[in-house]
Formats: sequence, C-alpha cells, structure tokens
Amino acid sequence: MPVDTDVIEHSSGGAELSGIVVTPDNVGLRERKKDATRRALAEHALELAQHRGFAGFTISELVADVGVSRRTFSNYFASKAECIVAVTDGWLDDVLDAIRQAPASASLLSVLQTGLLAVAQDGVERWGALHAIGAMEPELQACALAGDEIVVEMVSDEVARRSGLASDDIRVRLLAGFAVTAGREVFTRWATACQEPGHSASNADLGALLSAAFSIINPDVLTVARPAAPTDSLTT
Amino acid sequence: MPVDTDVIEHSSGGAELSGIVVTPDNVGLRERKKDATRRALAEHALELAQHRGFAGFTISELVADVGVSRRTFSNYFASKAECIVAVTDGWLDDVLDAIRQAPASASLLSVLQTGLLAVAQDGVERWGALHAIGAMEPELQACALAGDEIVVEMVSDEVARRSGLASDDIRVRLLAGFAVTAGREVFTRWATACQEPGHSASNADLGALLSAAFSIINPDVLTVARPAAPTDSLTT
DNA sequence: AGCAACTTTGCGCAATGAGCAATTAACTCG
DNA sequence: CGAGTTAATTGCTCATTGCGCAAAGTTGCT
Repeated sequence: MPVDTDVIEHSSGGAELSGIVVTPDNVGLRERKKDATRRALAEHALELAQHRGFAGFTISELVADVGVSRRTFSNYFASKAECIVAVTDGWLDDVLDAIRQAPASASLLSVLQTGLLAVAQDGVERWGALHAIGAMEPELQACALAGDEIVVEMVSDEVARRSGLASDDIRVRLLAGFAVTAGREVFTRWATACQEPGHSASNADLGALLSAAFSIINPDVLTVARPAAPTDSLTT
Repeated sequence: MPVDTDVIEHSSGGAELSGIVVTPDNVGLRERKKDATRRALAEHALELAQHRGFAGFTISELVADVGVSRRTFSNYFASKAECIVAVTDGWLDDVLDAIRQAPASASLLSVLQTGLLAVAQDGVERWGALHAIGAMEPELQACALAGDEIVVEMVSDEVARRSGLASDDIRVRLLAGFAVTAGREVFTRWATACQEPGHSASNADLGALLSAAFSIINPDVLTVARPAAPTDSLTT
C-alpha cells in the first residue's frame, strides 16, 4: 500500500520520457497509482525542502512520511533534486495544450505567450517555492534547467507545426528556447514580486512582463522567407 | 606533489565564484598550482569519459591517474559531472574579453556574435566531445546548463554596460540568455557537422550559423526607448 | 628563519544509486 | 470468477559518493 488509495479518484497515468510524463491518458488503476505515488513523493519533497532546506532531510525520511520503501524511491527518481523538480510535471502538458488550442489565426509569438500564461495559472505559486529553494542549491537548479530542455524540444515541434518549418530549423529551436527562457525569467520576477510586502501582483502584470520579454523577438522572422543563410546545409 | 610542478610555467590563477574561475590574474605559485590540478583533473576526466563513458570510471581511478588524493578531488569539485564540465572554464573569460575589446561603434548584436566566435576559436573541439558524452548523460547536461547560467549573468553585466540599461532589465537578461542559448545550439550543430563524413566545416559557416540564429532578434530593441511597459515596477 | 595563511591528505561515516530475486498487486482472457 | 501474465514494490546488499574534521605539508611575507 504505497499511498492512500482512497484519495486516488482519477488522476492521469502517462508514458514516460526521460522521467517526465508526456501523455497522461492511460486510465488503468495501476497507472493512476503510479502517478499518485510519484506526485506524493514530489509534493512532499518540496514541502520538506521548504521547511528544512534541501539538505535538511534525507530520502529515507521522505519515503517514511509518504509510505513507500526506500527502494521504490529510486524506481521513480534518480536523485532528491529530480524528485523535487517533478512537481512541475504537468506544466509541459499545460503549455502544449494551450498552444494547440490557440486559434490558427493567432500569431506565433502571441500563441507562445498564451502558453506561458497557461502555466502561470496554477504553476507560479509552486514555482516561487521551487525558485526559493533552488536559488542557492546548484543541484536543484541544474535539474530544473535540464527539465526545461525537454520542454524546448516539445515546444519546438509545436512551433514547427504552426510555422511550417522543420522542427530542427535553427530558428525554430531558438525561438522555442527563447520562449522557455523568457518564461523562466518572467516567473522568477513574478514570484519574487509576489513575496514582497506590497504584493500587488496581478495576472495583467504577468502579461505585461511577457510582452516586454517578447519585444526582443523580431516579429516577422518566421513568417518571412529564411534570412541570410549562406551555407544551406548547416542552417537547416 | 599534486601535479607535475615542472609543467607549470605560467597558467593563470583566479578567484572563484560558484566553482568557475572569474579573474585569472593572480600569479602566485600557489594559485598556479591550484589551477593546474584543477585543469589536470578536468582534462583527464574528459578523456576518461570519452573512452570509457561517463559511468565507466570512478573518481578514485581519476585521482589515481592525476596523482592527487581522493579527498582533494572533493575540494575542487562536488561531483564527477562538475569536474568534466570544468574543461569549459576559460570560455567565459574569452567571451567577456571579446565583448569588452569590441569597438564602441559596433552594434550590440554583432558584438555578442563576435564574443561567441571567440569561444569557438579553441573551444569547439572540446565542446564536441563534451556534447557527445553529455547527450545521453542527464547529470552532465544539467551541470553544463547550470554553468551557462553564470555566463548569462556575466554577459548581462556587459550588455548592460554597453546599452546603458540596468543589468537586471528584463530585456538585457533575456538578450544575454538568448545569446548563450544560441551559442549552445550553434556549437552543437557545428560539432556534429564536423564529425560527419564530408566535414567541410569552416569558420565562415560558423559565422553564417550565428547570423541565422541572431536573425530572430529584433535588431533595434535595446537601442530604442523601452517598449510597452504598463507596470513599471515589474518590468524593471 | 619564522610565523601566518592556505592546501592537501587520511580517516571515517552517513547517504546515495542501483542490481538482483522474491513478493505482491493489477490486468487479461477464457 | 479464477488462473495466468505482466508489472510494481520491497528487502538485501554493495560500491560509490560527498563531506566534516584534524593532522601534516606548502606557500607567502617579513
């Protein structure tokens, strides 16, 4: 009996890729349980880290609280850091869904901003905690960054679909990379702003921040013919 | 006797910040020795990783080859991954120097490209090896990404100086972040291209790749008054 | 030379990450 | 529903790791 089975109403199972849930549509009990323990571990790890610091608790303590064996932990995560970062698991799907559901008429840039906003919906609060801990814990930060890399991958595919360019076109990759970086940066500011005394942070501000961030991008780069590309074999 | 002292002619010592050498101007013997062991460890670690794989050797083996104690290793690096990534130590200074030495008349964007090219001078080959290993080793990749974060920090300062904007202006940070991301992406393509059978990769191609990458950026964003910034307290 | 500052080293230990085989729970199909 | 298949959990075990501590060895400065 890993986690309180009663609490499992219907979460979503999912196939894994590099430890991140990608397709949360299996509905077997087995999958739901797996997902539940994973979530429980990540969630509780974050909580412990918030109170006692990243190094302030051991995996053994964590699993004791959650109710699984020490060995099981290693079946899910390769490290404590990876476990904590797993609280962001759902976000990838949030962004992707938001992008897919955006009207075909919307511009790529605004679509990406929309996707980012979608994550902000339920993610920013956790992100604050995550960032607070990770700020001085290099291992955690590294894990988070590595996780983002996968997001970039997936967003690239989506951008490629929309723009009609190859998903490994350098501009596509970089645009996706930029979007993720922008999200990280904006969320950080947002989170810190929220924690301040006069915390008048609203969703509108978040949109403004995103706009400021995206103003760096050349608005019509992807809609236009490829730019100066002397050696074609490489720029693809 | 850590490393062959005879070989130490004049490398450069340096104060540390998060494990990355920042100011390589101390010339004491002590500093040079430290730097030498650090380098020796990183270098040899990379070599071992190339031949036996990341998990194919232990820290104990590494230090045995280099000639320092197991304990000393931990004085320098917190993990095997961190040690390997340390072969990139000098690159940060390369970029920074290149940026600083660029004529004041040059545009920010071209200056950044120049800085990236400076790294390519001696770095790309190692980067190939690094990437080859790190591709499937999440821990290594994570470390590298975390290292880049520091580069972004420093580049931001430089960009701020040139543009006259605050170094924590969101556009400055994102521009720096973009530059680093672009560098990573470009180097990856470059390195893989070089390894291919018909390896006709020249420095010119590298410049072209960088141009393609930077074509995403809005050319006059930083030289112009700040863009739409509704809530000023946040966009700063 | 002699003292202060810093590094290296050895020892030791708690914590980690993973392989293996046995157990248990979930799913499938007749 | 019940037997067989598949997959997850668990307990053992062990090599490896990360780091605190104090002793011994270097370097730097006067």
